[in-house]
Amino acid sequence: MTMSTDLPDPKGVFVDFKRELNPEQLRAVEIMNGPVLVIAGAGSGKTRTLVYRVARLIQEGVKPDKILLLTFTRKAAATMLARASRIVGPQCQQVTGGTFHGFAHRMLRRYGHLIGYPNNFTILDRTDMLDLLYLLARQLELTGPGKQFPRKSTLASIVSKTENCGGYVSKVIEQNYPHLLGELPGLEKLVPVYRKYKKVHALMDYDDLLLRWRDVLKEHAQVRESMDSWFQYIMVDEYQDTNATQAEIVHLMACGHDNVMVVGDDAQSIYSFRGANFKNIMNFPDMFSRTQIIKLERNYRSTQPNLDCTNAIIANAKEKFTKRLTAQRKGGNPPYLYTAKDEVDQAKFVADRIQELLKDGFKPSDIAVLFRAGFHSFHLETELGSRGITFAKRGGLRLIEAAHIKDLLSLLRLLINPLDRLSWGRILLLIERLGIKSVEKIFSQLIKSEDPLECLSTYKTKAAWGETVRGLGSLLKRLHDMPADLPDLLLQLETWYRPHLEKIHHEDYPKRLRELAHLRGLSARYDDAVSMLADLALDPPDQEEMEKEKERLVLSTMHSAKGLEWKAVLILSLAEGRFPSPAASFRTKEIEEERRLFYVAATRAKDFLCFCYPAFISVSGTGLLPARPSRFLEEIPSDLLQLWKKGVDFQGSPGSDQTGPGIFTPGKRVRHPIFGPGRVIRDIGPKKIQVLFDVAGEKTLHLDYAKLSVIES
DNA sequence: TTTGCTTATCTTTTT
DNA sequence: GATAAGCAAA
Repeated sequence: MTMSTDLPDPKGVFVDFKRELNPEQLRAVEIMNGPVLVIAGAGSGKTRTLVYRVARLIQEGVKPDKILLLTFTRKAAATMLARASRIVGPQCQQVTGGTFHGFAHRMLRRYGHLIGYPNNFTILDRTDMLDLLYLLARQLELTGPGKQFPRKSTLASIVSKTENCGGYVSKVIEQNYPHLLGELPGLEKLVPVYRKYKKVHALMDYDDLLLRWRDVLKEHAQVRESMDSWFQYIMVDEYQDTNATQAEIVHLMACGHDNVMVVGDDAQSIYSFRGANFKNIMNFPDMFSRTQIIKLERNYRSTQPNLDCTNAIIANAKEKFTKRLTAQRKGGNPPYLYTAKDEVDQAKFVADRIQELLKDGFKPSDIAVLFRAGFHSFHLETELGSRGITFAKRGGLRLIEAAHIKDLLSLLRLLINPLDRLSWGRILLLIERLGIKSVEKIFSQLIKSEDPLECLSTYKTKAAWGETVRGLGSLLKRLHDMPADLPDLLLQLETWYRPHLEKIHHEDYPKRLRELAHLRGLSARYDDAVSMLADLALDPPDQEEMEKEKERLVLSTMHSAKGLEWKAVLILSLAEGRFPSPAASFRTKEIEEERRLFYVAATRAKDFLCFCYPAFISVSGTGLLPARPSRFLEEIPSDLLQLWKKGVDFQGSPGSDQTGPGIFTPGKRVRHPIFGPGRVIRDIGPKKIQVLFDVAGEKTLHLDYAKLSVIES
């Protein structure tokens, strides 16, 4: 299977493309010129098609460095190129592959000077953006006593939407945040100030990377020309999750040859909150005339019953999608539905299933548990921990956003740019009895100085913190003048930071120290601090070591599960109030996206698929509340699901076989052998009641025939 | 000017 | 359950 590294010529390697691919995939792989749109359903061999396309191009003699492969994560590109290498040879590794943002960053380091950016600009990650916006809002006195100003994250969304939609704050507010119309004047002041601040201080947020790269391409014909002779073949994966700017970039980069292939699934568009527009994929043929459209509609991943169920989920979507999948695999069982008492019971159930699957010969890496939001897995994490099952968690909190990591990186940033207002704020506020006013004072001194670090090391003040501040100044000055290698540099910064860490996080500082050490280990891979900071912002490393993660059970948000597959998938907390996310509950557009998200999650499963629904969820403040099953679960016809049958312990459980008149009063939770759990709505006539079942809906039951039992709660 | 205490207000998803 | 704003006191 593995090719030796000294293959003379890729043309010499025999690959039977016809055998490896179905006719549609083969067509996509064989088209050598012009624009191609591949509409690929879930599990239709999309990745395989791209891998073979790369292999084919190289076999045809296209130079690997003339190929650009843009994917959603850097990992995805690396995996694809590794697979292509195994088919036609190691030269595939020279293909340029990565994310849009990463690629734009590289290009801007090279061409950014054309639009007035130095090549060592700093990337603002999400938290940096929030902090900066807040700082500027404060300086403009938009916030303060008695003033209601949008929360940080709302602020960031407004600014981001404004920049991505033509620059009109008023339009964004009217359309998306009508309740903030009162703040419009302030916001209209803030946006240009933010824009200017970034330019003056050489900062770029995530939107800027794409927008500014677009500007360079648009305004500088010579860059465009060097691009299209540089990359003769461009491929974009997950095209349904790109935004208008990305589409424009693709168009500009390919305008000399139109050899563009985009691949995506309109039913799996789940990133509109980030500005992605799934209409992009439909508009592709308008952007490139002569587009050839190929649909991949055979599903190789899932068994027929799983596919029937996922087809039913997406069939209810308001937008009509472009294709209908048919299964290539036979056999299998319908997905299971388990109704748990509450989230603790749900965690126990999932842990039981995992242990059972492992006993049946599944590897830990064959199994994944998916959920809507990071904190939904809380109970499960404790349960797995107590049973000694290790797992890798994807999504949710990021290492890079943790306070202690940000603190240390801020120190590093100050070495690169001693006038970084945000980093000074972060660091100086750590010092005892030094507050926001003093930071302003110090910073105004630094900005006037020729050598800010020197200035800080001789800073004059009567305050008690003077010595600490001067010490910091001379440490940074020394490190600045005598550059060490990165791990050593970080160690010295850490030595200064450590007392503050221990004081602020006295509860869990050992854990945080370990993470700092981990960061130091990571830093050995980089040549300089600038590229390390950029890389950490664009491609945040997982908390676990990569090697071990490959063999582990995965807990993941539904978003982070995109593009992956497992033999067994369990989906947690499919209850109203959890899924769809309550934040999305009122807008139909967002509900439709939640539905697509459910579709994405359910289509990750190859063989075993199980939905879990807790009858009670805990809500902040109020405590335990009864919850209805998710509306998306209710939409699935009941014959496409099977209820999970509890074993012996269910039949023997006390109280479950109580029957008789009078006990089925309205409001009681009951269980029916076929319809599962439900709630009695009303009594109608002698021995007849109406029950609203969680899954099957409303039914009228005759108590003489129906084998109902009361569920104890 | 800084800090500590109280209270209210949400809690998505991510390059 | 964290985070931020408001207020009083050191």
